[in-house]
Amino acid sequence: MYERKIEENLDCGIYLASRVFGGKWKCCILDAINRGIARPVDICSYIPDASKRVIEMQLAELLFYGIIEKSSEDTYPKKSEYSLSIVGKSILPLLAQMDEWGLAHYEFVKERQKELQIS
Amino acid sequence: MYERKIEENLDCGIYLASRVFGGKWKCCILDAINRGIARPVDICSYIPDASKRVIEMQLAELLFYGIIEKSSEDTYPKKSEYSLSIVGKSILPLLAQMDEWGLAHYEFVKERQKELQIS
DNA sequence: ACAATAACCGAAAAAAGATTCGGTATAATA
DNA sequence: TATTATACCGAATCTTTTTTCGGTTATTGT
Repeated sequence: MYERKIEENLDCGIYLASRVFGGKWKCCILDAINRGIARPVDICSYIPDASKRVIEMQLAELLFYGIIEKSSEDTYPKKSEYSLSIVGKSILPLLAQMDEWGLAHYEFVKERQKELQIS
Repeated sequence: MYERKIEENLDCGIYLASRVFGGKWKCCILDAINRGIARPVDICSYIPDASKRVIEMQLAELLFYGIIEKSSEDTYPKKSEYSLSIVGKSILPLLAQMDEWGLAHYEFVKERQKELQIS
């Protein structure tokens, strides 16, 4: 986990929420786990754009915050499986709403993005 | 606006959403504007933790994406006023839900945060 | 014995994002 | 005339986050 130099203000609910599941790939990871993709290898192939390392790190963070749970710690060849905790499941409606918003405004945003390319 | 070196994949709704309103202070700015705090100076005093510059930059981005609208462009002394566009307003329920989640799990998260301090 | 696999870790480097600082413009006011 | 106020911009710097790369460990299959 990173060592912060500037203190955070977690008193704002939105800020706190984005601390917990606002990483670049955390939502995707939660989505994967929710779909039953439980093992790190499989999550990596499910999200090929994310580096293996960042998935490991964000899994560790989500575990730390109690958003996900881990089973079968020390068997070899390691076959860790992750699942959503109760708190983790409480995030799902939010993710769904975010995804819905994003898809609904896909064209709208892409349009602007394109303008950026031209200019 | 920053020039990205690595291309983004906006096909995921969640990813796209967080691109549009996922900056460190964007949600706070939207909240301020929603409360009728329309002028940059006032937004700055409303969010004293954020630097003036970042508020300017994020206002510009929100404007670029059509999330907010601007009035009275070129009068002096400048008195710009920002307001939420229709698309901007469509984000509000999401922000509310995020804030609600954050506040509901405040203790839960703070507990872990504290552990981090000790160790 | 040896390669393959899976999970995970540390450290350096790169990229993204935020902050600081100093600038511009212009009208109103002292 | 000089100062103040407001919005905004550019560039350097700093912080945070992500990526890259090369480990370790221990079991399973060859």
